[in-house]
Amino acid sequence: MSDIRILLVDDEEDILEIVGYNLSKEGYIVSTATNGKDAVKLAKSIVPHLVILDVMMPEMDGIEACELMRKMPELDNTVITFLTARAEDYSQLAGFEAGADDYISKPIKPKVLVGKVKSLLRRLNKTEQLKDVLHVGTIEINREEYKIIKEGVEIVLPRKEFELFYLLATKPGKVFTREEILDKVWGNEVVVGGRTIDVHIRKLREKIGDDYFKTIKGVGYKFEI
Amino acid sequence: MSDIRILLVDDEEDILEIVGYNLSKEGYIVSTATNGKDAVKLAKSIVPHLVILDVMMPEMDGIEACELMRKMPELDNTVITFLTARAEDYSQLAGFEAGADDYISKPIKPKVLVGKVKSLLRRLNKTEQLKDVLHVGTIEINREEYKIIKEGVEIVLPRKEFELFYLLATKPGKVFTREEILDKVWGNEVVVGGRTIDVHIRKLREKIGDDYFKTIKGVGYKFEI
DNA sequence: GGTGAGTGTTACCAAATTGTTACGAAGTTA
DNA sequence: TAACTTCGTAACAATTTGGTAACACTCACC
Repeated sequence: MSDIRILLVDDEEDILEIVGYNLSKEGYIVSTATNGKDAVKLAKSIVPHLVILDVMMPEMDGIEACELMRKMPELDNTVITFLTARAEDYSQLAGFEAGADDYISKPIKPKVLVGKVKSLLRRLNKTEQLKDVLHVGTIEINREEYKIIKEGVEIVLPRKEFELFYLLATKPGKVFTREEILDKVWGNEVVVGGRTIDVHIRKLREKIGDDYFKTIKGVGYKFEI
Repeated sequence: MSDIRILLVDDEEDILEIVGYNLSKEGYIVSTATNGKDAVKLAKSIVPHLVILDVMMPEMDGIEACELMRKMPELDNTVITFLTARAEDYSQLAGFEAGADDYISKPIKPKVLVGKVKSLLRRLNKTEQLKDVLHVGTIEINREEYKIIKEGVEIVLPRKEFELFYLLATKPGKVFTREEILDKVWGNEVVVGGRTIDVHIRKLREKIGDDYFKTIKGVGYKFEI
């Protein structure tokens, strides 16, 4: 995962700590500020993906901070959400007016918050979903970026390995004969030794996991989830 | 305000009425439908800026309607948002899968809804205005002035370097092949030596930072935040 | 339990690809 | 024109990759 930055702003240290802890645990990079003024400064330098902003704060309140941030062009792609005391609060309205994208109501339940954050970030990333990525089980294969992500971990593969993996993964379960593999990955005119495919399969097993690649003796290989 | 069209879809007349009223009051042009089928048809003809879609409906549910609309090229710039019964509902997930941009949870509070709608539309307008400034992470790329600003520090790049950087930065993560790069930066008829691209990449790495530019051997280069 | 075809593994090397540096021609600016 | 830049190139260094040889292993079958 390309690291996602979250700016958390609240004047209560307790809240910063507990919310910050829960978000960090999820792998997000969390920065904190205790007032709007600092928050705006910090936002400018770190350009967070998400800002969680308390409404009531000393120095500069959340509403004003939000308005300022919305004027910063570098934060065009940043989602801003408020923390409001009650769901029915007027601050919600003012928040939307100021350019907020959402609100989270106190009291904060960590699990709900994390869920909400994920949901908001999903929205942010949605525009990137139009790429040619292939999902098989917990593995994401991104041809455009020439990388695969397995359970959140990025794995880079050299060209031949990638092509071989890609071929097998396009049809999980299907057995590809050695002939087919040579044809698709190496090109049918190229002549390579008898152990070449095996060696590449081995490298994939090493990098991605033994269990995914099954040998069908006398026939070929297949990829299984 | 250039008239903004909103398509409101729900099988409950009450909701159509109250929400429709509140949106109209704000100056939006509101059309309504009571099932997914009609909604899709209507969307095709009026091309709304925003669609508010109930999940549960007769004839065709919101998810399916959303999927269909997402396939319509004329609705590329349309924001689709769902109405879901509970904030934590599963339908949220299905909704995002189907291509929704957001969700609004019931029960609906008119003022909150209006705020949310404004927020969504603000986002729409922002992406539509094409600027000469591109933001990727903490880097601002100013095409007009042939310079970039990284964490507040201005870096001027010569033309070729800038063009190369700009190309890579327009799609962070995407691997550009040497061919593509030559084509886009040098023009496909120009013939340059084999090390030219590497040398330029090196200069970029020197000026902007090593880590941003990744080599995929045998494939090409990519820019990563 | 021996046998052999088909695979697995390892270490190693050659080729392919990219990185780096310095330099000069061409273009720009003062 | 002098003083800089920019840009491509050559030449060489460094790195990575893909492929192979050589040998170990497996498993069905006799």
